[in-house]
Amino acid sequence: MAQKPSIPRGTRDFSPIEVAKRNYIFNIIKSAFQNFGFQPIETPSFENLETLTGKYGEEGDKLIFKILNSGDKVKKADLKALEEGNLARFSNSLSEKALRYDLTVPFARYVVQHQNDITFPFKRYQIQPVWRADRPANGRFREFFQCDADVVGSTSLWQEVEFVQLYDKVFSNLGLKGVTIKINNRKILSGIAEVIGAKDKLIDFTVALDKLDKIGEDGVKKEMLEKGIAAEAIEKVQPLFGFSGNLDKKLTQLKELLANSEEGMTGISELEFIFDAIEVLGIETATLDLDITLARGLNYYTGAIFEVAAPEGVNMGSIGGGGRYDDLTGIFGLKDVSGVGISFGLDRIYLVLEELNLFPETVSDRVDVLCVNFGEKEALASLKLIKVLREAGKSAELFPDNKNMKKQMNYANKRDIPYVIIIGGNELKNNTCIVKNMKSGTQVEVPFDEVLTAF
RNA sequence: GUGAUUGUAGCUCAGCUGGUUAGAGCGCUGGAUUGUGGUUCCAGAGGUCGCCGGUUCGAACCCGGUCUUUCACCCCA
Repeated sequence: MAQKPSIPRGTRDFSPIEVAKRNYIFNIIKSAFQNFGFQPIETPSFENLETLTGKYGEEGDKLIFKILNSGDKVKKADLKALEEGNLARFSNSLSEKALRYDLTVPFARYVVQHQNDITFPFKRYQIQPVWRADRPANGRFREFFQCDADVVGSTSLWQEVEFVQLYDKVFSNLGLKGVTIKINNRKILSGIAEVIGAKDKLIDFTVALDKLDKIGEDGVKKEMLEKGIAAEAIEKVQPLFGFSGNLDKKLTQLKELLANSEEGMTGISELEFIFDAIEVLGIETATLDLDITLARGLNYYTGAIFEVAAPEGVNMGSIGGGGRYDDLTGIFGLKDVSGVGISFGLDRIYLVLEELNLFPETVSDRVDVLCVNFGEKEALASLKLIKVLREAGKSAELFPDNKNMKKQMNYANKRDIPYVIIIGGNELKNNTCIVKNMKSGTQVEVPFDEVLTAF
């Protein structure tokens, strides 16, 4: 009994044209990475489970795809944990491996494991799929590609500056205008929490603040209260809600608020450094913006935080993110190695380019030339011609079967092949071929060895 | 993970308060046209109505479960 085939939810097949378009994006990102001096690495699809757990917060851990133990290892199942209702421990006892959740943690593991072979600072890029056991939605998949560039082994802020340039470069090369590179700094968020006396509530505080544009000022205040942040403390951050104006104005306001926080002031000066440098260096198509509510990845970011928003009017979550993390390799035993990096969300960038119709027409899965097949002698002559065309850099193919011409023309038409070459008995006799332009419908007969002049 | 939502031909969708044989457009196949596609005309194929169960004389339609789609939370690329 044939069962209806399907693929798991949140995964996709890619057709030839889709692959061509994805490769177009990959190539632009990859060449920008190389242009900026990054070197590629690759890591396994799956890691030891313990390498991944505990790195993404409690919520993140739930979204890790675990690989079920097989063979004798199933005997390790902790049935007692199941009886006791400890599902997390039970499921961990069934699994020792898991699909990678992002590229940053495997990279940290890589750095620690290969520290003696690496010359620091190490600039690496990595373009590979990652998996998340999330509920799929628009622009959210359970298997998707990340394109990461990171530097480890230097605390220099010039790198943050370069990453802003890198973002701008890639989106400019993609022809995607109007993206906003949002930047914030963990130290500023931390400083604010300190100033209002809610340092122990940093995460709750920032998560609530992050929702400002979604649930509004009142919503944020309400959530902060619910999380146990004192009303007086919330009163102190009132200036944040009226946060507006140009960059200088924002920074001035921030400086006032954070005057008594050393950490906060450090964060501000880091931001100023980046903004000043970018102002001198210039930026092509993106907009760099300070977004004080930006609070992603707080589990490990320690300095700069980046997020890239699609152009206004496009309904899509962030299409890139990143930041500075001072302690990531510390988890794997290598102290005092600072890292900073950014990521591009390939699949979401694809959806944005598609929606805005920004894929160039040259991106296609087309073959340049099709030779019609009229029989053995004609096919052999066609293949000689095809050899010449291929050597000249044109993709060409012979229709494999001697079917009637209508079928072969129809095939060329459906495949959107721009040129058809016809070599039948007459042409064979005259040592010529007919080159037909499928778009205009016109055709010319040229001598066999002058075929290239017909294009 | 919580709350909604979607599913009918390859695709986009009709299908009345539950009533006989489930329709259309596009696409597909063949022909008009055995050396010329994209236009036109003619003919044809193709459906366990997502899946499992229940109610009913009778279910695409009502009920339950499940999978899938989309949306809002949560989180994120």
